Amino acid sequence: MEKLSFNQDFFNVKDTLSCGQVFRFYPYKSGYKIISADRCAYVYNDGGYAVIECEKQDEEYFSEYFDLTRDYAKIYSAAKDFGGVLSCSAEAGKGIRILRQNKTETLFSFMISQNNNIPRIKNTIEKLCAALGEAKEFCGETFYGFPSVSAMANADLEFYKSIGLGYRAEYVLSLAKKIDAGYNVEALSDLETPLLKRELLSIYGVGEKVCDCVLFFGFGKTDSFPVDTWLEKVYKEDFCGEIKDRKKISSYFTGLFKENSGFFQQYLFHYKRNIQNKSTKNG
DNA sequence: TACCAGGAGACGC
DNA sequence: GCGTCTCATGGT
Repeated sequence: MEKLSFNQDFFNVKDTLSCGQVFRFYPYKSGYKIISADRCAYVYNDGGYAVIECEKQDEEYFSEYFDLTRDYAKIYSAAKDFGGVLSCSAEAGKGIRILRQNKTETLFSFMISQNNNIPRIKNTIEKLCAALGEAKEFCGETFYGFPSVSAMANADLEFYKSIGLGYRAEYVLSLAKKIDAGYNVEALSDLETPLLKRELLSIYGVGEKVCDCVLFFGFGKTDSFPVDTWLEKVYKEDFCGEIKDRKKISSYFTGLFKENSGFFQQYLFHYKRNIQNKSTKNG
C-alpha cells in the first residue's frame, strides 16, 4: 500500500467528494473509500495533510485523478476577487478539487443523475456495479469495478428497471449498446469543445445539463457551467437573475467566469446545497 | 413554445 | 403518513 501526502490547504476530502461531481464514495475509518473505474483508494485529511492510500500500481492513476498538478490557489483567488456570494462560496469550499474522472463512467453516471437525488443516484450506481462489475479487493473488503460496456450492453431493460433507474433505464441501455457497437467515447477528447458538445448532445438521454457535467468532470472542459436546481437558485437569489431558461443561465455564467466556470460552479453548488441551505434551516 | 410522462427514494412537515 | 423535490430529457 502506497501513502501519498499533500498540504490540505486546497485539498479537503469531504468537500471534494460531496460537491456533486462523483457518486462512488463511502465513509471509511476517518475518511472515505473512493472507487473509480476498477480501482479503489482510501482518502482522508489528517494533521494538515490530505492523504491518499492506494495500491502501488494505482499511484499514478490517483495522482492524476485528484488533479494534483493544478494550481488551485489561483482559482481560489480569482473567485475571491469576484466578491459577493462567490467569494463566500470559495472560502467555504476552498478545499474542493475537480476530479479527472473516467469519461465513459462519467457519461453513464450523469445520465443516471438526471432529475434524481444524490442518495438515490449513489444507490443505483452501486447496484449496477455490484450486479455487472468485476469483484475486487481493497483493504480486505470487496468492491466492484464499474462494469464493462459489453456487460452493460448484454443486460436487458428489465434489469435496469429493477435496480431503480426508472425511465433512465432506456437511456443507459441505449448508450451501452451504442458504445459496445463501436462508438468510441474516449476518442472524442480530440474534439474542440463546441464540436464535442454537439456530439455528446446527439446521444439519446443526454441534454444540456448532463452534457455540461460530462464536458467538465469527464473531459476537463473548464469553460462549461452545469445548471441544475441548485445553480438556478443561486442565479435567482444571489445574482438577482430573471432568465428562466437553464441553457441561457449557463451561458450567462460562462460569459462571466470564462475558463474558471466549472470550478466556480462547484464552489457555488457546494455552498448552496451544503452550507447556506442548512444554516437557513437551523436559524 | 409549453407542457407532460417516466420514476422512486429522500426529505420536510 | 403525505406531499414535494430531486445535478432533465424526449416527445407531443
